[in-house]
Amino acid sequence: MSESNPVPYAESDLYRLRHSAAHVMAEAVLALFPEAKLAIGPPIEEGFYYDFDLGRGDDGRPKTFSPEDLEAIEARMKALLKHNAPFQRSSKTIEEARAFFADQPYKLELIQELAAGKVDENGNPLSEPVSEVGIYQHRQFVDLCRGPHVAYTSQVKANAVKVLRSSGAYWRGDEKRPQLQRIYGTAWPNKEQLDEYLQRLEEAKARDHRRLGKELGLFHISQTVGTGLPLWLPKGAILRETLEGFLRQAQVERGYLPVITPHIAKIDLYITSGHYPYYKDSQYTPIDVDGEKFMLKPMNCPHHIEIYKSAPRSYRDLPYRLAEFGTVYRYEQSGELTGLTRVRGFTIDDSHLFVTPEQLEGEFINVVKLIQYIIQAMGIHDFRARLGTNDPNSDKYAGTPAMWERGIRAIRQAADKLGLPYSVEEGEAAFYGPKLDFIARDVLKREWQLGTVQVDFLLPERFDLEYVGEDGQKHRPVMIHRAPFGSMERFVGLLIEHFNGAFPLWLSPVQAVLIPITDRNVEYAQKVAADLRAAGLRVEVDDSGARMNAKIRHAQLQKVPYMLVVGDKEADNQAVAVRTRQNADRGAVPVSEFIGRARSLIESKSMEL
RNA sequence: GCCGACGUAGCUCAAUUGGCAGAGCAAUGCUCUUGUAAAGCAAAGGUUAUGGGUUCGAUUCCCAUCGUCGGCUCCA
Repeated sequence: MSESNPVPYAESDLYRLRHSAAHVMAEAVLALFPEAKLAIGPPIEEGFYYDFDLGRGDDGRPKTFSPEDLEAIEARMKALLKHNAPFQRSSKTIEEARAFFADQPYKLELIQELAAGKVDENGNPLSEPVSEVGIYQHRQFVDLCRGPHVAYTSQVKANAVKVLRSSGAYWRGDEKRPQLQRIYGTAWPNKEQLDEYLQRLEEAKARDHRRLGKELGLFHISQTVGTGLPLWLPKGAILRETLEGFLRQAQVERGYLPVITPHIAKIDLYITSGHYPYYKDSQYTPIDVDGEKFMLKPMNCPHHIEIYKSAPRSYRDLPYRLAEFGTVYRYEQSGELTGLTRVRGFTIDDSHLFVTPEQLEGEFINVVKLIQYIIQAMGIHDFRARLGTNDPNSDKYAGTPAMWERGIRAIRQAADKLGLPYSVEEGEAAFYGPKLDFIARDVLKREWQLGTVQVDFLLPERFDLEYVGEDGQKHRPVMIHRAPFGSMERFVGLLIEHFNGAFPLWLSPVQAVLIPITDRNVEYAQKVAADLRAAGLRVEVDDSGARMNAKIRHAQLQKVPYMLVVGDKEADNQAVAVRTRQNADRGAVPVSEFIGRARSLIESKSMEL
C-alpha cells in the first residue's frame, strides 16, 4: 500500500535530485568515454538511468560498459560531486539546438520530435509542437532537458548515490532500433536513506518466490523437462489445488459450468479464430501427423466456442458461462522467462461467457466483482486496474472501429458503476477486444498482469455464433473472456511473495506439525495426527531423530502455522501444546478444542492463527 | 531474441599468478530421550552445466551450445 502523497513524484524534490544525479552521471561517463553519444536519462521510481551509445569496437560489435567501467563511473561521479556547480537553465530555438547538438544524433532525433509535437525528452506524448527547447548546464555538461533540477550539484550527496548496473536497452524501446547501453543508478537525500533502500533490496531478495519456492518445496524447474515448464511439488500442488477449489466454489455459486478440453488441436481452429497470426511467433512448432498439423493450444477460447456451437442456443441459455482451468503453451523468448511469473506452459483459470448485448454490462460487472472478491480474499491491496485499448495506428488489432468503441464504452460504464479507478493505456488490448486488467507487483516492483476481463465482439463474428432470441430471430452473442487469477503459475508466484511464504491457515500446504518430545511420544503424535486429518486438517508428524528444539526451528523455517508439541503430559490429557509460527506459546489445549479453532479459521479464510 | 554477469555436492559457498576439488547445512547410520528457534560422533556425497580446443597438466585460459540472473523487447 502506498501512502497518499500530496506532491506527485514528478514534482517532488526527490525527482529533481535524481534527475540531477543522472546529469552528473552522464558528465562522468563523458569524462571517461568522450566518444559516447547521449540518449535520454530520466528519473525512475527508485532512482534514475541514462542511456548511451558507445559506438562499435574493433570487432564491429557495440561497445559495452564492463563492471570495472561502472566502478570507475561511480568513483568519477562522486569526485565530481565534491566540486559544487550550479545547474543553469536556458532555452534555445529549434535551429540553435540542432546546431548545438549536431554531433549528438539521438538528441537531434528528440529535437525533431519536439518540433513535430510528437514526444517529449522522456518519450512521453506531446500535445503540441514546441518552438523552443529547454537546456540545462552544469560545468561543461549541457543537456537537452526540460528539468527541473536542483539548484546546485552539492545538493546531490556523494555518499547517497550509487551506480547499480548496466544493461542493453533499445533506443525508443524498439527492438529494430540500435541497442544502447543503459546505466541504472539511484540517489537519495542522504546516506541513511540510501542504505535503507539497499537493505530493502536485500530483504526483497529473501522473499523472492523463486527462492521461497525452493526453500519451502513448492515447485521445481528441471532443465531436463524443459525451461519455463515448472513442476509442482506436493506442497505447491496442495496450495494450487486449494486456490482452484476456492475459485471453483465461487464459480458454482455464480452459475458457471465446468468444461474440459484437450491440450492440442488442429491448426485450422486457430486460423479460423484469427489467433494463429498473433501467436505463431510464440508457438511450439506444430506437430505434423499424417499430413495434418496440430498445435499445442496457446489459448482456450476457440475450444469453448466449439462447445457453444455444439448445439443450437436460445436466449434462455444465456448467459452461458463455460469455465476451465485450461493449460496453454506459448514459446516465450528465452530471455523473458522468470520463475513462475513467466513460463511456457501455464494454466489459465479461464472462462468464456456468451451473453446477449443487453446482458453485457451486468455480466461484466459481475465478473469484476468476482475478481475483486478473489483478490480481497487474499488480502492483496497493492494492485491497480488498467483499461487496455487498441492502438488505431497499429495493425495488431482486428475488428471494426464500432466494435472497439462499443467494447470500450461497456468497460468504462461498468467500471464507473463500480467506482473502480483505472488507467487507460493504448495498445494494451487483446487483438480481439479491449480489456480491464488487474495488475500487481512482485518484490522487485516489476508489474505483472493478474486478473483480466475482456469484451469480444469479434470472435462471435469469426465463428458465426448465434442464438435464437425471444423474437424467434437469430442474433449474435457477445463474448466475455475472463481469468480472475490470470494464471495459476503467476498468481501463486505473486502470492508466495505477498505472504512471504507464510500463507494463511487455509492455504498452508502443511497446517500443523506434530512434534513429539521423545521417541515414546511418537505413537501419541501419530494418533493425534490421524484425528486431525480426519477433521480435514493437513498435518505432518516430525518423527526425525532431531531434538525438539531443532524440530521447532525446522517447522518455523518452513513457516508452518502451528507446531503442536506433545510429551507425556499432553498424552495423559488428550492435549497438544500449541505454538504458532509467530513464536506464541499458547500452552496445552485439548485436541478437540484445537480442531474446532483451526476449522473455524479455515472456514472463514482468516489471516489469523 | 538482444546486451551484460554468472554456472563447483540436494542447498549456501570456498579453492594464490593453470598444479591431487574443500566447508557448513540437509540427507544416511550410531549414541543421547530431550519441554518451545540448531545435541554429539561416524561414514557418505563431484566426469567442476555440456561439447570441443590450448597445455606436461584446466574448476581456472579460448570457442561453441544449454541454462540461470539483471535489464531491453514481449506477455497470463
